[in-house]
Amino acid sequence: MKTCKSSHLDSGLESDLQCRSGPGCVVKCGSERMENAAKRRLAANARERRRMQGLNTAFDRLRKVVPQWGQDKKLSKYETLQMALSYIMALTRILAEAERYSTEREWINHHCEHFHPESYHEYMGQKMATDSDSYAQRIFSYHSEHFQIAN
DNA sequence: TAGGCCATCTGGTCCT
DNA sequence: AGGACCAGATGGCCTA
Repeated sequence: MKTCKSSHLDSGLESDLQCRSGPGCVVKCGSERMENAAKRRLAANARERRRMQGLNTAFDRLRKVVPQWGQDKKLSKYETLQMALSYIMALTRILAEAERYSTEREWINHHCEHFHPESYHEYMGQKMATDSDSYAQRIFSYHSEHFQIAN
């Protein structure tokens, strides 16, 4: 694990050593203050750790609902965000397309099964293996090696 | 071994 | 004052 760097805890605190109890307690109160500062710093570290863990949990949940195209390797955070962006845009496009179909049922039969979270892996297993006539490839344009940085 | 990715620590800033 | 959020620094792990 990481080494604990404590030099910061010593800096900037000396000017705070005087207290209302008089000069006699400079050392005592000074060390108390430093102790409190150290405690606050540790508490802040713990909060930050929890915050980042929450963020990572959110990334994991996002990974679960975003296509991985049969990649065995876990998507990085950056890749996950890019994939989510492409996925949302693809779904938006599909919804827009739906308006051009005469009946909802016809449209659903034609499209929806391919993008159901539970079915896309199976779908990709069947379709990507043959690498021909891929509906998803037409609709969904994400390729991990071809990111575009959105500005 | 270099480069990518990540976790953690830290200090600064903003908000309540 | 204290918490949330952020970005920079640092070091560990993994892979090509």
